[in-house]
Parts: sequence; C-alpha cells; structure tokens
Amino acid sequence: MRVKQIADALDISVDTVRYYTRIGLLVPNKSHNGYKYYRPADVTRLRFILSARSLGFSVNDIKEILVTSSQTNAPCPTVRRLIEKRLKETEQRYQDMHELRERMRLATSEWQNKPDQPPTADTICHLIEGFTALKS
Amino acid sequence: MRVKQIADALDISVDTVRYYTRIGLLVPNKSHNGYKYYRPADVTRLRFILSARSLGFSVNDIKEILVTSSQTNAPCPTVRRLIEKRLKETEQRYQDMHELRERMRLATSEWQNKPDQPPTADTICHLIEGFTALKS
DNA sequence: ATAAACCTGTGAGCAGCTCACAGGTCAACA
DNA sequence: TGTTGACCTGTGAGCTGCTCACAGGTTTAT
Repeated sequence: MRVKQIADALDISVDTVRYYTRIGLLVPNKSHNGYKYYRPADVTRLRFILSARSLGFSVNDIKEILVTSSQTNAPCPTVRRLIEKRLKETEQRYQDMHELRERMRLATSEWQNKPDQPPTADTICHLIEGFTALKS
Repeated sequence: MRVKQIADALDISVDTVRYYTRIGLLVPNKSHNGYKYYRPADVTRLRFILSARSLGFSVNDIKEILVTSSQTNAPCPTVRRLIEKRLKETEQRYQDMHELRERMRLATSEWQNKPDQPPTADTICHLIEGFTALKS
C-alpha cells in the first residue's frame, strides 16, 4: 500500500502517516521510485499507534513501547508505568482548564455591565486589567 | 531596566520576556552595547500581557488588542469578541480533556485485572489494543 | 503525444515558550 | 593595570504533533 491507501483505510490524513514515518514509528519499504510502501504489519502498527494516542500516550511513549515490545517480551509494565504518568498530567491539565474556564466565564459575565473605555496612560484595557486587579 | 530586572519584578523568566520582545509585543530601547532597556511603560505593557494570557488570550490576540488600542480608542469590542471565541475553544478542550481523563481512568482500572502478555503476530500490546477494541 | 488529475517526499511553519551557547560587562582583588 | 570570576546578554535552535506549501513524478484519458 502507498501512503494514501493506508491513510484512507484508517481514516487519517496522509500527512499524519508521513509524520509517524518520519519520526520512525512506521518503517515502510522503499521502492525504486522513492515511494514508500506499507505492508499489513504496518497497518497493525499504525492501528496500535492510533489507539495509544487516543489513550493519551505521547509519540515518544509509543516509540518506547514499540522498542520494548520488539526487544523484550511484554511491554505491559512500561505501558502501565507510562499511563500512570500521563494520567497525572491529564488530571492536572484538566484542573487547569477548569480554572481557566471559570475565570473566563466570570470575566465575560462581569464585563457585561461595564462600558467600553479608551486606554489611558497606565491602562491598556480597563476590562482586562480591572478584572485581574480584582482577583489578585 | 534590563531584561532580568523586569523579569524578576513580574516574577517570570527572562526567556519569556525575551520571547515577547522577539515577537514584537514589547519594544524596548536598544543601547550602544546591544542590550535592551525596558521603561516603566513596558512594565505596564508586560503586566497587561500577563493578565491577558491568564484569561486565555493568545499572543496574537494580544498583539491585535495592542494594535487596536494604539490606533483607535477603545480596544474593548475587540476584547469582547476575542474572549467569546477563546471561551468556546476552552469549553471544547475542557470537554475533550474530560473524555480523555475518563478513558484513561477506565483503562487503568480495567488493566488491573489483566496479566502482562508478550506481543503476538497481530498484537503489540494486548492492553491497549484490547481496550480500544472494547470501546469502538 | 500530451494534457490533466492525482500522487509523492521534503522542508518549513504553527504556539508558546525553554534551553544551549558563545561572548559581553562589571565589581573585586592582586 | 591586569585579571579572575560571577553574572548577564542576544541569538538560534529545540520542543509536541501535526499541517501546509511546493516542486516534481506517475497515471490515465484523449
């Protein structure tokens, strides 16, 4: 299969396939004309990559898992260790996003009662600076 | 003030100040030796930038707000328009993060009862592939 | 033969910083 | 005056995970 075929088969863009290939997650054959040819094993591998991505693993995690899996026997300990780490990060970012969302909501709600004002010598936008001053 | 002084004053890294300077959000004076010197107005400006960042504005948004503020009178309409857009994006990302977190939690919980297994011909990690197969 | 449609790989670009690095500045001391 | 050393500087590159632009190759229809 050439890049477009494998991309269509798994419903992703050719650029994504090329990216994974470029960083070494996929290793297709090269033909005489320079085109890259993907075999069934590469489809399995790509499917695995997509599954792992959807579980929050980074491409470097995936690279590590693939290496482990090809060297030793079971990549599972690595997988368990990595997802624990990524889950913690995700919880943190989720929390951060929550706080950001609250701040943004509060700001827009407060700004509804405030008029537009031109900037002054020490204020660029009284909405933004006023809101921050209020909260800190 | 030189870069380290303004960075320390606002409790951010010199690299961040330099980054904002590089992209044109800050425009310090240049002295004979090539060093950049920041004036009080730059401190106001940087404080504004940090406030806006903490409300979810992108650096490009901020650039737009600063330009508007220096040309016309009130940047407020721009600010109101932009935060609405960013808030929508934030809600979406928050939602995505929520779903990712749920998936990750579910996976780790399910994996507790499953043993490690070596890879097979068409499976790289039965934990990951098994979980995805289950959910799709 | 040739024109158009489609496909290819490579290089660069995006956000928002962060890091590495070679060299400049300046106070303290010999 | 010289010099060591701490600290500071700007610039260029690197990070993640793609996405886009582009010049050129391939294939198909006429």
